[in-house]
Amino acid sequence: MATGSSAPSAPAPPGSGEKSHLFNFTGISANKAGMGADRKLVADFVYEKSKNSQYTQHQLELDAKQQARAELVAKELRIAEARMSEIELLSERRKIEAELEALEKHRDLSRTHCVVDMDMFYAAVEIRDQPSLASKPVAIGGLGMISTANYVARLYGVRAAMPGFIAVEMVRNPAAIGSKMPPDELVFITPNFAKYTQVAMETREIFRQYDPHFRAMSLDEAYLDLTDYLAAHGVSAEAAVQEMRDRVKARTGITCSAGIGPNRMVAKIASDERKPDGQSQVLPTREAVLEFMDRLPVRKLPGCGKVLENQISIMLGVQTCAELRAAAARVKRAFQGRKTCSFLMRACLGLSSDELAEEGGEVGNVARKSLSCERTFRAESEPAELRGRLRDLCRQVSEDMAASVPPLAGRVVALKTKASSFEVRNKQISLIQPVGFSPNFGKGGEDGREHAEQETARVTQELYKLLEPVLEEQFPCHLRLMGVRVSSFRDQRATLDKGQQLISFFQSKGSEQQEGPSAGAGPDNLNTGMPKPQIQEANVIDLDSSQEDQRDKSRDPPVQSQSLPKGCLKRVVERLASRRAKRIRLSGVCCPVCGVRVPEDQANRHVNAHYGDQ
DNA sequence: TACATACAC
DNA sequence: CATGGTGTATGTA
Repeated sequence: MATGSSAPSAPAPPGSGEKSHLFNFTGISANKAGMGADRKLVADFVYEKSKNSQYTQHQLELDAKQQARAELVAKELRIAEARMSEIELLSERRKIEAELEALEKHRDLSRTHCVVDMDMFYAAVEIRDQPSLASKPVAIGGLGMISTANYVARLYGVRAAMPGFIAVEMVRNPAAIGSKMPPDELVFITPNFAKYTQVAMETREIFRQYDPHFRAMSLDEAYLDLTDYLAAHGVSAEAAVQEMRDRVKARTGITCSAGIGPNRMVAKIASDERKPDGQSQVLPTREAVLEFMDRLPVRKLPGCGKVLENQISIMLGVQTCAELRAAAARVKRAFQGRKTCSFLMRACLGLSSDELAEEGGEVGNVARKSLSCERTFRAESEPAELRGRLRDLCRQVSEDMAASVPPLAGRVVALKTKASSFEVRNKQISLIQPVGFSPNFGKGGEDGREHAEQETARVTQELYKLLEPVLEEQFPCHLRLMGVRVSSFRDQRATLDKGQQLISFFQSKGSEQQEGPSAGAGPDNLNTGMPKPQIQEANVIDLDSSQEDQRDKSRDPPVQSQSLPKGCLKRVVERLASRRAKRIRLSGVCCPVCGVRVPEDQANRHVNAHYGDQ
């Protein structure tokens, strides 16, 4: 109700113990089921333990910036509103009503979607294989970061995405966070992704029987469209999902939770209602959906993170979806022109996007748009050391590009750095011709391993040559992380429409429901370095990107730059930058058949490969 | 295009 | 001793 009241006090400076936690320290949206610890005490505890770290200092700065921005917009909003006449306000209100009405027309209640989420997945697998752990507080991860915590650990306030060294202290001193648990030692388990992947495959085998086009969002989460299955088998969604969950449990020994709803967004939110080991359905009526949405804190909307939540709170004084809907006019004014505006309007009505599952197909069928590798290490400033790490990253990226299907070649390469101060920088370079592998790499027998190794080494070297100067630019520096990324893949256009995204993924059709008991929520925020899905749709034709350069390719003058002096390369970049984009010509020749660049000495062999020259 | 942000898992 | 890694979308210049 409160209008954008003058925002809460500014972020407490580091050091003030009590009002300490800024909104990001409470990114915890609500007390989890059976958490047994007081959320505020946990936030204060975490803050207290880390307030002097570089990480926290950096976070405080970011938060202050974000907070100031939100408050500024809030103020402008108030001014604008004060200036509006009754007439204007009324007419605006009518306009909004009409817009909501229009959105309502797109509501689709004809389908039944389901989201399945494995309970504390990684921890569950480990405990299954080592039952003696069941009664102990367990965390998957390490002192740096926790991926998943079992429910015992949660009673101590331990959560996914929490730094491990702090979790250790909470378990040793439960009283500090209001937990009645006895002091104990947190058990850490190093993640075993191969094992989790194996279990995930077993669950997917089951999911597939209910929806051959289901979509796996991660190892522990899947989206299914049950519409066809239910029609074919004449069973209720509730029964089908219960059966499916029973089968998952029987097969893997691990429980899961599920949400059922008329669209993916609603199903997703519902899946959180009765975990662990429970399911919840939002019935397919407009009334049920609205009733379900209305009591939801906006933070529960997939796509609404802590920043947007805070903006909505500061600028609109809104906490729940019901309030959001009631404040539609102000939402529009606050986020006008941004995607966020339509996203929020639709979301608070329980509207989402759907189908699409067919197109994306199963599991890893969505073409990736970038590939990267980054590593955190003990802050380092020695150039030689940093160069060595950069080379390792280039090698890893090269290998991953080679292992992709089809093998990748991209026109943009980037270097990411994070200073010991946690300041992050990204520098990218656009190339005329993609760096990477020919689409035929690895095919047609022969050459085999030796050739593969050679090619991988070549790509590694090229990436390094491009990025080493970029790193050089930052010296002197004190870095704690470096990352290498390649994007703008050769055949991106062929698969562009397959891209998925979180918001668009949830925007579009209708919904509804009924339901509702809320239980506890408990995001099992898994994940630490998920294995990258290496499955990519074989992208059809090679709509190669570098049309413009095609001309100089067939005859191709072997461009020499095999090894430009650093400064030289940099200058070239700057020169080319004047016009459109910075593009650098790489060494090697361009294959007249596939357009990919290959080393001169391999040109013949490469081209022959296109003609079945095994 | 380049870069920073936000978000999800 | 001391806050991860991979990927996508979006906003702004």
